[in-house]
Amino acid sequence: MARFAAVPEAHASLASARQVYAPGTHLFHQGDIERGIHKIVSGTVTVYRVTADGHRQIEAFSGPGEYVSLCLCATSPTSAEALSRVETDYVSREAFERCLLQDAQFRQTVFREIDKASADARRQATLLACRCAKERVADFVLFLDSRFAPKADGYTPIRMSRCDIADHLGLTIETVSRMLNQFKQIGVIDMPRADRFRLRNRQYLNRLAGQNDEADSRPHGLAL
Amino acid sequence: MARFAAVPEAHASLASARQVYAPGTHLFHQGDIERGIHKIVSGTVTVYRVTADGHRQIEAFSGPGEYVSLCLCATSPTSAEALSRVETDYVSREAFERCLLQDAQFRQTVFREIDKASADARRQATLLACRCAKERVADFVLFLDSRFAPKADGYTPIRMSRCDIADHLGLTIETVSRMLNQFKQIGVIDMPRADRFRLRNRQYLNRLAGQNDEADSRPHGLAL
DNA sequence: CGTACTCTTGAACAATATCAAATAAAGTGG
DNA sequence: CCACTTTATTTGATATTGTTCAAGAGTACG
Repeated sequence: MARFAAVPEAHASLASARQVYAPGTHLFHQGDIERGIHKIVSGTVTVYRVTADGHRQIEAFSGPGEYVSLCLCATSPTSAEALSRVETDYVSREAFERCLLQDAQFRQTVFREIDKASADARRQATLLACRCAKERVADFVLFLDSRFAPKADGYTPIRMSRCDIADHLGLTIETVSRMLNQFKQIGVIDMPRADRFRLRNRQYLNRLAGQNDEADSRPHGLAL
Repeated sequence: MARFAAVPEAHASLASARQVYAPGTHLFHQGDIERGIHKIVSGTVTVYRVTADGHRQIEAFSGPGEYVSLCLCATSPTSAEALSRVETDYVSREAFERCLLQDAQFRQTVFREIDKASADARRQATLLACRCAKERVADFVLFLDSRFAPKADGYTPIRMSRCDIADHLGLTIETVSRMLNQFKQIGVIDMPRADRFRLRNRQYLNRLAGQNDEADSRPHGLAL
């Protein structure tokens, strides 16, 4: 968990500063103006928005290597909260825009990242539009399995609360809990505690989630 | 179905060709490789994907001035079908990529369009995650009202079928029909036929749809 | 230990889907 | 232009899914 600083930056013209956030603290808030860009070095960040009627929608659980809510509009459409201790490389808005103009390689990276964010959002929309509760939770379990390395005990940690999961999948905490425990019941996952699990039947979940979608997205060597 | 050539282009380096599609024909299909870029000149295009289990999700109803399913991956994640007679300016993949490298202004435009597509997808995900059937349909009616000019008789045409609407909103045709007729019943819309309507109480729909979200997105003069 | 959470579980309820007609609109061939 | 067929939409009845409400069971923390 502990990380050491070091490693300046790939892009010479991009002056970034390492920042550290304690669990539960915010990297930025919805509506912040001229906010800069965070790239996660370690830890997990919850990216969410709150709608006018008070619903919280979690758009993503972002991890190391990912940009947090990367978009062109300077005013943040989302809030970002550290789920664990989080380190980021932070670039001010000004430096970000300057670099976007000057550094072709950086521009390309950002371009692709935004494209990826767009694809992710569409994938999420499809999940919400076409899949039932069990399928959504199956998809989420597979996401956790692929993104979070198992700990020493062999179990993958579930760092977010049931409420976080529910707000991400468009369900209630009760439904999320029921589906997870149903998977546990039938032996698809091994979940000795609410905050960790291990896959026992990946194929079953794959079949539910329909892992086949979005098989394309070849990045192709566009130099920009 | 028939095609005519003609009409050069705003960007000198971007050689586009005018294309025409008859209602019901496809501009391209999901999985097409190295597909080029369409910008709609006139008409309406349905952008959709079909999931592994056969569900169709309509991602967008795009109109004049919009790019159709603009993204960086060369292999199309979606299909696009003309809902009416459609004219587009088409650019081959090759020309598109060349232009992206050479023309800074074009690059900026594409950059912003992809960012916008991303924001739209997130908005759709929020709609699907947080709103009930009535609210989704209210939102859709407002969308129709804002995007499709009323005809000579003062009524806004509903060009898509109930099935198209359902597949866009993650509902069934019966539910869409019921909600629309409920709005008609209580005098919120005037819908003499299934394929046209007129708003009678916009405020009611605004309140349902929560039109307040996404009030930001100031484009700000980034030159790229 | 005891207090405060979060998670789980059960039961009743509500929203939406599904199934089944009925109606309306749009084509089609005479 | 008129019957007839076909398709889309509306409406009703019922089933299902997921939510809501209400306890109960773990777990964390002082």
